[in-house]
Amino acid sequence: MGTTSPDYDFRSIEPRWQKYWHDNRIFRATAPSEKPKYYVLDMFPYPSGAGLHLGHCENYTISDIVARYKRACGYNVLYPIGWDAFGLPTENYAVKTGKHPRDVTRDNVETFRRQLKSIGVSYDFEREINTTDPGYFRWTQWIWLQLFRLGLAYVEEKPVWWCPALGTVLANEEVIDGKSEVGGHPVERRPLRQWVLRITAYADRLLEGLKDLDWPDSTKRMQEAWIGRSEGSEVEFDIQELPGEKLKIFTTRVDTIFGATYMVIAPEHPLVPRLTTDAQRQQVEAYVKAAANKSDLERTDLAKDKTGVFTGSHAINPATGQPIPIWIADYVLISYGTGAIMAVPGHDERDYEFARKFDLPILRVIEPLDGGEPELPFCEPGRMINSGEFTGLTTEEGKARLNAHFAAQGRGRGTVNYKLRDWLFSRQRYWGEPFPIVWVSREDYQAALATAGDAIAVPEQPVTCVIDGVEWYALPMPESALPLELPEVESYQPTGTGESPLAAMTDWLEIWHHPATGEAVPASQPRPGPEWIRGRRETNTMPQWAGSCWYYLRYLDPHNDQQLVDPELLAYWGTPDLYIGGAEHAVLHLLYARFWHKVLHDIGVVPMDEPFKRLFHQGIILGEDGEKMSKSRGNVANPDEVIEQYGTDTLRLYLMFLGPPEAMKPWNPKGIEGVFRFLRGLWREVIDSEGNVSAKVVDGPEQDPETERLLHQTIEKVTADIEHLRLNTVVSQLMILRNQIQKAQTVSRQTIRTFLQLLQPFAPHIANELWTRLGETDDINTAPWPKADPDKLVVEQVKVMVQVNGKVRGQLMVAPDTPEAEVVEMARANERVRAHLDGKTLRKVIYVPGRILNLVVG
RNA sequence: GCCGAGGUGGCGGAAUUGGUAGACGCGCUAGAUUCAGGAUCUAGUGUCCGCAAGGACGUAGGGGUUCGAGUCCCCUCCUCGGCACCA
Repeated sequence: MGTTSPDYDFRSIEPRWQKYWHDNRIFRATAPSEKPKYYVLDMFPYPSGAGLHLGHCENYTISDIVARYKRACGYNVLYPIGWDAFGLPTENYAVKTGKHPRDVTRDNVETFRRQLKSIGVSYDFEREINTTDPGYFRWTQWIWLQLFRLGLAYVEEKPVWWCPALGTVLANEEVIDGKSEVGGHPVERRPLRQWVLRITAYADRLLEGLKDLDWPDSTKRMQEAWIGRSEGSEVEFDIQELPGEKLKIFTTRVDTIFGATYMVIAPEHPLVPRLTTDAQRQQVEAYVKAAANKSDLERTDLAKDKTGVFTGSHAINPATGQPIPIWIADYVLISYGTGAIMAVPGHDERDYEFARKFDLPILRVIEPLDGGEPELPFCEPGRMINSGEFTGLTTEEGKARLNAHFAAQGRGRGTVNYKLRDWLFSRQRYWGEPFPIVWVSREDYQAALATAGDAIAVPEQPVTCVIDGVEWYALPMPESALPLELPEVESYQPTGTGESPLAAMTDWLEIWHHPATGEAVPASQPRPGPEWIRGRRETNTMPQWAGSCWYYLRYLDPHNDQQLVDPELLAYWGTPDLYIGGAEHAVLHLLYARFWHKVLHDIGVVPMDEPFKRLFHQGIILGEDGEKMSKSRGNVANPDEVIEQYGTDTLRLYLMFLGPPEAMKPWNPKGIEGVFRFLRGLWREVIDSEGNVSAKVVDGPEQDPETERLLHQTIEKVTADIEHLRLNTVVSQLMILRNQIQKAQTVSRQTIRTFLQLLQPFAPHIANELWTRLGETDDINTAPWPKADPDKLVVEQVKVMVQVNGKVRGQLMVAPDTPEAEVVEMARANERVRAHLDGKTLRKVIYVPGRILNLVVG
């Protein structure tokens, strides 16, 4: 397989080994196997038209190093790749060019696959998956049917983020500072019928599950904050003007209730119309209307200035019995808690600000535990004052006592709230998974359940919606009818009405539906039989997150058309042992996937309850100027060009050498020379100018003790560093070893062999090539990983630094087990040291064996 | 504003439990080789004083603990990431 070229001709070496690996299926993962398994996974790439960038290269080099290393360590390694190919950019491109998104996707995938192969990653390409493949999204739809059956999917007409430029609705998470995350277009609120997934039902478990994960702390903290668990109390306030009606609020500081001097409800609160008195109606209506038109930006980020309007009504503070005014203000959010609060301006900054602005009374009902009258608002926990029978209790005691007190009255209880919202799970787009449901009338729904029998499973509470005054029922398709494929359409242009292009496909949309088989014929045709019912398909499609929520399971069994994954394969491979991808997915993808995984766990599909045990985020590669790479800045480095000039082994090695894998690091095009010289220098140590194995390489054991010791130190360091993903220092260590080899007169074949094994995960092409040229006959990719021999690591002499009063004054070479007294004598005999001891008394001696001797004098 | 991570030569970055700060690489300087350029090789390269030996200073800034601090503690400044009226 090797060549006879005298030069380090990476342009011929690299493609040749890539072809060899492919033709001989070297990296195919097979199961079952006697070997222990190791599953390393990259985050699902979106095959964009732009192709691979350096960030991809860094990500995949890290995982490839781990995969190759683990293989050499004797593991059966599963290292797959696939395509998260539904989504907006492809559809937008299709809209622009008139090409079918399917064709755009296919072209992009081809580009990506070719580029991936050109960086030499050892994926098992036979397990490639694609979310847009009906054989794949059939199971995405299957999972959705389970969510539906479990009552975890529902439909709601609610104000959502509508982006006019993208012609679609966005999830909360896709809106950043009032602009779309993709493209930065302005967004507005608009009510639309939406599918929503009840992720909040899993809030507690998603929070709990974080504890045992080997994830970056920052990511765990972000998820924790996103879930935002908050313990507090719900309390119902009577309304003076509306006897019998209650206003329910949520507070985390029920101990401050004696200081509640007014109430605030969100502009969208359902009680607004009834609370509003005639005198206030004009003002209130104007305010509510204005709030509805405000963008998120205006309402939160920029306008910290409090606004609000008095409704004219009053609540009765249940603690004091006093009437307090009810205001409307948009600093209270309808989507959190109950959409209403009791305002305690003395002990809450926001309420304080509002009270000052509108001249509402401010009371002091909490004092610090150590007394005093701090400036208001005082928001720390403390001791209750001016609080009737509760005066004197601490915040903690007060909360418990008041919860019990209000519970006894039937007007309150302790409760928990989450910032986490249910997951908006629909897009008004073409290029996504269709929902496998049919909208039918109430009567047909009942009839269909009878007809279909066990073929379909529905939630206890039917999912319904009202379109143009007509009520519709969501009837699931039978699992046997999956996948529900996308119809061919003329145009992918968004309708702009909030409906997807699918809404224009009348024959696909309006159908006669058979509930038990899932068959359909266009409604324009005659009804095929009595059990067929009139239905309308769902025009929304699923968001891009859907396909990436469970793909790590499909790699275990990518071609199975009977089930999502064979349980035996699942038992063997399990979930990924290491998951590598960018920190930008810290909350969204990683939270959604955990949610789906827990649902799959609950219905017995997967035995483990978390998908990603160990997570690693690679850092971003910045441009030369230290700024984020972007076309507009003109600081983008193109991997193809680097590979053309230096080869992919050099690129891979340099990406690792740049700095810690998790750190943000600037790309420096000059530095790559050093890494290239390293590889070429290695080549020249092994191959002479005739193209033969260099005469410097000799048979037999290593003769040079210094080289031998360094070799074993290197084995030790490289192994430990790969395990901990400290890949930058691995490269340094290999350079140190090569420098030593270069200095030596001769080097043993065995030393070179081991060196190549250590290098192989990082620079596999040159390692394979030199290995072969050396005449090695076994496979470097699976040859057992070298082990450091502890006997070879021992040194006869160690360097001990001698300090006087903490300052280095000399050094000694001593045997490691030299007694302290002897070392001290040697130090005193040292001329330089003596100069600093003369005329002074030795007060203390600190000796760290083999490291340092500190003589304290005075 | 809140939470978190970080600040080490001209540059990217190394530094077990506190124990030679600056490994490795880039760049730079000098020399060798070369018609030249490039490439390669050798030596040097934290700052300051000094011919040198040697010494002083030095890990954002200030204070502290310690025989000894890049590393531990307190304060300040700066950079980056996340959250941002969640009651």
